[in-house]
Amino acid sequence: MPTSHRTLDNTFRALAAPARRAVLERLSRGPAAVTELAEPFDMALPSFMQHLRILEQGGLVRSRKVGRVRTYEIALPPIDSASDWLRARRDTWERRLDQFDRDLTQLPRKGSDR
Amino acid sequence: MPTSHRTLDNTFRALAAPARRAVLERLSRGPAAVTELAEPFDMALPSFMQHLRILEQGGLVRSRKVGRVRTYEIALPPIDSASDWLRARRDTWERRLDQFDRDLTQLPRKGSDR
DNA sequence: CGAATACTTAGGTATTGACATAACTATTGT
DNA sequence: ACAATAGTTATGTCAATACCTAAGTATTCG
Repeated sequence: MPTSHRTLDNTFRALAAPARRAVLERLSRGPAAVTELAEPFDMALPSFMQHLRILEQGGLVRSRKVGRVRTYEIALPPIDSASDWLRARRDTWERRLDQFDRDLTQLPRKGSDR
Repeated sequence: MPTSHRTLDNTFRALAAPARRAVLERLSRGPAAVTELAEPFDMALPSFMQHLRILEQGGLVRSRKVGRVRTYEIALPPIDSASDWLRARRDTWERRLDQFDRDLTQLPRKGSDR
């Protein structure tokens, strides 16, 4: 129970920033080195590399260093678990939602929110 | 471009914590009130409610207050965008990945990592 | 009405996240 | 050998998160 969550945590967390998703989109068009990946971002290199580290911790990318160049690639498995998880919930929810709507419309509906 | 990212940020971020995913799993079995949702967690109520707020910001749940009871339900749209995004990348990546493997096996492979 | 219930708000601490600058190591080009 | 290149490590700042306790507010029950 904890291990499975730990991975999902890191994966979802890695996805929760525009810069990191942008990196993934860039990498989906092919592998690239650090400097190349960093180029579109107005950010110091060390800061940018932190994003790469988070992506790597989330298992979304892998990297190899050859000479002085580290090349990043995409990794699929965590994507699968992440979207499997979403899909699983989604299926149940869909069925439940209209039931809930029915429940609610049977209440006094005092019109109070926030 | 920013709006779409903003939503995905909040959605993915909301998913990046075991407690919050647990709440979603609980809610996928039907709507529930705050106290009921909080019960399994060893956490002060105000702390727990912060998680609910984050889930709500991520658009993953909605709530209505009737009398003194606030009932939470699940919302689907963000789930869809989140898993659509994942699926879109996944498809491209899958195609790209084996290409990358081929590229790499053609390099000197200095066996350095980390 | 007074007590219990179901949240809410306020305020505080500690950890983590997102950046930055400065300085360093390892490789490669000349 | 020396300069340039490609990352990396070490720190530091500031804001946001994740918790907590204490003290409300609004509803409902007896």
